[in-house]
Amino acid sequence: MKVTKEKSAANRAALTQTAARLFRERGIDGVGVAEISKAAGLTHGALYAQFPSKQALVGEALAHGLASGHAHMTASKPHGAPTLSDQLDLYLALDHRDNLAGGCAMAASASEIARQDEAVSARFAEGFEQMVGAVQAALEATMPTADDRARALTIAAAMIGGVAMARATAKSRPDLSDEIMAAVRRVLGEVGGEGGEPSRKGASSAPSGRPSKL
Amino acid sequence: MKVTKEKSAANRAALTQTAARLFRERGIDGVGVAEISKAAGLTHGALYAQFPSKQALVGEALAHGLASGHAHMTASKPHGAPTLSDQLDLYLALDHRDNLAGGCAMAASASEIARQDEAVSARFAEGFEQMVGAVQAALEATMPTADDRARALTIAAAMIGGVAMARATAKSRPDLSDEIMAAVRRVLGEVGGEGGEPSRKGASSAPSGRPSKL
DNA sequence: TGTACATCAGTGAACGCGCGTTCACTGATGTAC
DNA sequence: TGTACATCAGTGAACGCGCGTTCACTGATGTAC
Repeated sequence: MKVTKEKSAANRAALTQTAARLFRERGIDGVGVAEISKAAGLTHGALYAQFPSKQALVGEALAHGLASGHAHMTASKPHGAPTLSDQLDLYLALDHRDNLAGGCAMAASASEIARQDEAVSARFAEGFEQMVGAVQAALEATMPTADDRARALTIAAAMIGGVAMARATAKSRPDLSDEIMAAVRRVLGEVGGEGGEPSRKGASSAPSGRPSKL
Repeated sequence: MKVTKEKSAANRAALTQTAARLFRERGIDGVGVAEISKAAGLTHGALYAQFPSKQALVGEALAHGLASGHAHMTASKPHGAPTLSDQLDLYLALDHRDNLAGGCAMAASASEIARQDEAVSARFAEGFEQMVGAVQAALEATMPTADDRARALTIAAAMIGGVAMARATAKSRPDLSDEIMAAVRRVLGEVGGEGGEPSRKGASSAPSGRPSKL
């Protein structure tokens, strides 16, 4: 039974969004096309009318997940771009760690992407560049150096790695998991120049020559 | 047909090592018990004589992979503990990025561990603590501050995240992948106090008040 | 605007295949005498 | 040390199940007249 173009587009969107959520929640290999279709209110045949293969759906779902993640991040500050502190507070929040289904697709799928095809890798790279760009913009706005790009790449990798590590340890070592979140939040803030003006509650017992390192 | 205790132990070790390699290479959900058994020169029945379930094998394989990774790291400097520079050079090497099967199990499986059971999480947490301990020891040896533990946690998360990001982007954006590896290597060295005495080719155009930030 | 019909999104049965796990059986090992 | 036998690591067939994908079919949509 044919369906309106609008309905068809809505079905496609439902498949993409449902897939994005389920992939984050249970992994790409951990969810089948039947379950995705059913959760989107369709049969698996309909999925193959919209996408040539599961792999194609993976690519679309990842792109959707990354775009919405970016939107969520930049929309946090309605007026003006978010500062690095805003970004770190949002990303390295316990809410984010505990929300696998609704969180960042890069943190949820980091190690699985290396095993997907080139198209999926390209989607991932786009999303990562977007995140790095946002971090770099924040760095340039408050504490520019010649190294902003390299620092932004490192901060982004550490944010994603931090959330992934905190999630991996959460089931057995909630204390360690919390500690990872807090440490990464604070140290990355310092790498990005945080603590210079506003609070400066830094552990200033540095026996080294330099004053507030790290 | 029964088999000597030695042979049985060797078979168990072969299963564990083969599983560790295959899990890193293709993911935990991406390899089945039949393939693991066959690659170890046994049938799947033998696997169930050694392990009660695939999940139990996952735990053992992870523990083995993490232990051997740690050994590889610390053995790099036969005399004396490796410095942070040694660790970063080894971990953030292109060889490591391109060697999924032989590399660090945490980078290879980061996002998959969150979906395994508590026993696997505990194994992972042990491995992560070991890595953090090694980084912290290096920090304390060369540039101690009150924050060594937090810095070590962040550096470890960034190392793992950096390799995972570089791998995820490698298929579509080799340039970006290389850039991530180089940036994370350099910036983490600076976070750890590198560049203070030896080379100091730092980008020193910092308009901020502090001298050599990050 | 009203009618005839081609299109094609969606259905649901079926495909071969590999999954994790169970189980009756084998036969060399290692123990008890 | 030599013999009898219980143990149990490993074999291979079989279990039900879910996987990704194909395909003949349906029937409302949307187009052509």
